Amino acid sequence: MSKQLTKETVISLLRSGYKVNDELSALFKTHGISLPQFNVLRILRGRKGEAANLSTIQEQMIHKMSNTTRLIDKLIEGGYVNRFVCEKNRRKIEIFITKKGLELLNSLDDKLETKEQFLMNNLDNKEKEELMRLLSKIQTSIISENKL
Amino acid sequence: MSKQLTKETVISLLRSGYKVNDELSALFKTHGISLPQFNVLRILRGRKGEAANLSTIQEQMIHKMSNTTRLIDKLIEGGYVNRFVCEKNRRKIEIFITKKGLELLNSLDDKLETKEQFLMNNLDNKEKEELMRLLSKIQTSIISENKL
DNA sequence: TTTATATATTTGTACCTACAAATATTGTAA
DNA sequence: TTACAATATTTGTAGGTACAAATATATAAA
Repeated sequence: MSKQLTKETVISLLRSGYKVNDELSALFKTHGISLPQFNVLRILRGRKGEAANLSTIQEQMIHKMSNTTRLIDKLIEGGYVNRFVCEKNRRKIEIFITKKGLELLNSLDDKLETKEQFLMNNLDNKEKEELMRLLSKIQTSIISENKL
Repeated sequence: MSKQLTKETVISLLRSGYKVNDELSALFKTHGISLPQFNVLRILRGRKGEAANLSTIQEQMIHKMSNTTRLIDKLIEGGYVNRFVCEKNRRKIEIFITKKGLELLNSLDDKLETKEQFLMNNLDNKEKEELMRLLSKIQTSIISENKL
């Protein structure tokens, strides 16, 4: 039976996930934001000027969360994004990234890349591809949207 | 260059980690405890009657956390563990799992196993081993202690 | 038009967690 | 012994997150 192997694999995955999460969180923290906040900023930058409403942002987040309103409140406080009521559908809220938000992302790009290389340092390209293939089997339903 | 591949691999790992974490958390929540609390109970069960002090527990946790005291306070409130001052070294606190704690674990064993099988359903044994091998390359320094 | 239903976001609440400072105890050097 | 450093845990505080209920707006049915 492979029960034990299954257990060990689940634990490995948890450990590695926490480790990556913690390493990235620590990096973002030095710039005053959290990983989910960074994730939202990256989603907004990816839209190149187009607005995004809350539910769209939520769908694209790496870790979907139940309280995007307050997460974005913090980004507004920091001056990284603006919020407007959508005129076509006044239930919706449109979020835009500000110049300051873009500058924050720019200042993080290199550091993030360095951290990513560090985390994946022991894997060659073939191994990365194999890892992604195996993880996608777990993540079946979710397509990697490459927003971080 | 493999920067893009590296980025995508990091994101896959985060997504999968969150997914596994959320699935297990949801299971434990139906029994009134959190994943880290379950993890502590499992560590204690593994010691078969021997006490564990806080720092030992912390070292063995899947996700090391900064506030084990209050996590264990909750377990005491629930009657799942007991706390005693260590007589040999009165700085230390000894934690024991109670009968109620053991019963809770017993009632969760099968459900956890089912959930683990579900999460790893698309991987055969060879793939699980390969996944663990790749993850261990990321986790280099950390030895899987199989406590969950 | 009125009523009901669906959609989109916000708010109240309670818990979890990180971090640093505080406390308590032990070990060690003068 | 006294003073100082090291160890182990606890506490204060502030911020993050989940969940459900509340609010606001739009759509559809009667």
